[in-house]
Amino acid sequence: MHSDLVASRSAEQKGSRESREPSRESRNGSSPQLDAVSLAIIEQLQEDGRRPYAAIGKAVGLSEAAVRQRVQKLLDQGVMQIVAVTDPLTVGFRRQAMVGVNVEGDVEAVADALSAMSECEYVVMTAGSFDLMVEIVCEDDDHLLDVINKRIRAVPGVRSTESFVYLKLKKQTYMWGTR
Amino acid sequence: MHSDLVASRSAEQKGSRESREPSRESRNGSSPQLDAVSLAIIEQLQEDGRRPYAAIGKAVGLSEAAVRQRVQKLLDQGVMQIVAVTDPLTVGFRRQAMVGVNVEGDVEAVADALSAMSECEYVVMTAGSFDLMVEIVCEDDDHLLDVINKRIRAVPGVRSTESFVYLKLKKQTYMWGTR
DNA sequence: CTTCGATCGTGCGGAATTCGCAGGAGTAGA
DNA sequence: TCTACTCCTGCGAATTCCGCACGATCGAAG
Repeated sequence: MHSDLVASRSAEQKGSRESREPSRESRNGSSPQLDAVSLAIIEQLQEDGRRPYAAIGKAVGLSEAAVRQRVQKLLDQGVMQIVAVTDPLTVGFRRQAMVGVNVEGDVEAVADALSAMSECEYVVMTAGSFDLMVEIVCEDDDHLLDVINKRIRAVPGVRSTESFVYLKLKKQTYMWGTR
Repeated sequence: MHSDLVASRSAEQKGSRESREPSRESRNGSSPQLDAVSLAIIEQLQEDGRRPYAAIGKAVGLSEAAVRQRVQKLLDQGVMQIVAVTDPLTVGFRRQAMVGVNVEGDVEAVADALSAMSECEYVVMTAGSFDLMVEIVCEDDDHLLDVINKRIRAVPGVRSTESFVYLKLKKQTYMWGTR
């Protein structure tokens, strides 16, 4: 996973002549630290995952090589991935659903078991009337039925499920930080 | 919908002789009917969004130029986007939630209204005990509270909402087709 | 049957990008 | 001060991207 913090590297390398505010980048108190420059790089790549390193460098004030090294590290650490995303409905997967799951016992163990299923593309532990929310992608109704009723409910600890079959995907964005 | 942000990147500035705008017909509802080769290309880019066209060409049995033209078309049509995706928690957004929404009246109108909000990164119409499922990304608790109680419930047609605050993201995949 | 017109693939240079590596500068600890 | 690290920069060389011209295929119209 990406939880390795790697000894807080965010010391804000002051380049040569530019004086960027060193006091700005630590707004989040959580463990994995990203400085403002890495955030800006991610932002660029959220707009276009294939944007050249030199263009990113101009936007964030870094050389091409520096951007390339930072991107590589972000990928290696698992902080981000650069991938093609699609609307599954246009790619041949005709049934999608969000499934709310109630668990007795170890929630995380159930989450791990569900994560191991290839049809589950999104697994998150939640607070509220569900313990887990799972998004599943299937090829057709039979497949969907099989996954929900046979596979998910067969996982030890799953008490009950409630399904929300997707009718239409209205929005899908990956541009947090761009606001 | 989501296609407009990506398509605008390089479509306009090339048009050498016949700059016609096919992006208009990319309204969803019409399946662009992807063949096996385009599917294979998408699959390659789901593994690595920056993979060179030549390498993809070798994998799918096409020339570099053909791959490039197909990828450009897929982007223009909004079938796929090539972007960086992250776990928002590591990028400074500390509160995420899935919100189930019940609607009276025009569900799609409500969906459009919610899609216009930048905090809503994922909006889908569903069958089941919710009419809409909305994933929202916020910076902190105050922001989350504001979005749910003030903004979402203020949308005309929203009858009720139920929130599921994210505790931990366990899985996030973009590799349908790779199985 | 022939001819447009549109779509799709290939090949090819030139420009742009990526890649690897050798420094230099700042920082922390012994 | 010296060493060990980290991070950035600069610079060739290899690779990749990009525009463009041309050929093949297919369906519809003449």
